[in-house]
Amino acid sequence: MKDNDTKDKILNHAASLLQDRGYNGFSYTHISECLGIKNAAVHYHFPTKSDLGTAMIQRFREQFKSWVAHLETKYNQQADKLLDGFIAIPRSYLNKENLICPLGVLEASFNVLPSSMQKETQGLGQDMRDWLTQILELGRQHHMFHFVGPAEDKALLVSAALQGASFIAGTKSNELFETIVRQIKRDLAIHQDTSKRTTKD
Amino acid sequence: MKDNDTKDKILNHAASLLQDRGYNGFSYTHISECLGIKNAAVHYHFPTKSDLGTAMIQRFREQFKSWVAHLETKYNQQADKLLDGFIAIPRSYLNKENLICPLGVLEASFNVLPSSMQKETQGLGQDMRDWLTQILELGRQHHMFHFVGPAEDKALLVSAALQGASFIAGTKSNELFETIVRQIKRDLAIHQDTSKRTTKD
DNA sequence: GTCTATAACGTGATAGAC
DNA sequence: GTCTATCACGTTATAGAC
Repeated sequence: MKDNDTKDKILNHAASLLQDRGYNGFSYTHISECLGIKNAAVHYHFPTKSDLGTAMIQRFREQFKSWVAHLETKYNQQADKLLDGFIAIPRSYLNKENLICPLGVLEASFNVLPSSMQKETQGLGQDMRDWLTQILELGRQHHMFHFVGPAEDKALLVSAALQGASFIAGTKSNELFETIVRQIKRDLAIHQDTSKRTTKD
Repeated sequence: MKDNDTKDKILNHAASLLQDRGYNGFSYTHISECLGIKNAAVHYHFPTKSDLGTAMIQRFREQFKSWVAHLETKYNQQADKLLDGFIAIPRSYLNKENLICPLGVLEASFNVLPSSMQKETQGLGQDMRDWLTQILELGRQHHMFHFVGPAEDKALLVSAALQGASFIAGTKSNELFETIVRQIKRDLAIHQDTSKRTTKD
């Protein structure tokens, strides 16, 4: 078995555990039991939990970068498709195994993270909000989205809402995530009724 | 010393620890050391951590109820003031001791909570979103707020955004919380420019 | 109402064999 | 690369004295 196979498996299981239970909610033993090895074997690949945690976030950042590259190739300049691609990240976690977006989990226990993990968490958050800012600005310029204020502020709001949506969905029903997504899109729509609309689209 | 004095002190410190470090991030020893007593004394008041946790959330719910009653007396039917009162809850936590809103912390580790805490967490979330729904519907009827779609959906979005805002602020700067609040209010404002506005209000 | 003492367990981590 | 064995520590929790 190649080194990277086990190392990758460890990262995969650790990521699932993190997104399910939080950073303080899983241990090396949890991971090793999933893989049918002993916890000492996990320490061989990642000497400390901080090493493991930092590697996990770095991998999340790489995965995000790849996803962005993929989307930009496939949906060049199509702001609505790009936004859907952004929203697909937390949605796919929720639908696959009821996991919540890693960024949210990490931010939730930010104060108890080792500093190298704090740094990577800040970086991941910045990466995601920066890209969302670009999408929103693009959509506004192309008259696909309507909103007032700086695109940066709107991106901050939307990303905060998606994070919160993951959490709320986890406590009740994944349908609540979709409800919030629908509202985000309604708020971004160009043609807004001035009359009151209290029924669903 | 009356029973309730120590019991209240325990709940106060436990709440701060929870909002700072998450449910799995503090122990009975943390609490007892804050109070200058031994951890066994904490067990006298709350036999298990689940008992303590459940009592904490029940108290959050009572505090929220009181706050709502206070606001409704002071700002009867003034939707904008009531919304400010709602937003003041997470804001005051952030500004006082860099704490995050208890609901968000609890939702973030929902899967590892004892079931009695899960039930209370769901209740607290429902309480808050229900009241926000009322405020938004009232504001729309009084032509103070503009938004499309059901008030319930908009309330879900705003509460998710405020939760996320607390988290993001905790990783960077409390100013980000205010940025998100400004954007929420821009999006609710009646008179929206159709022209692009990229500068701050 | 708080204490000392301690049990029982899980966790992060290391040493050294295979 | 994984194992057994073990350590030091923190945690939840209990028994029983004061």
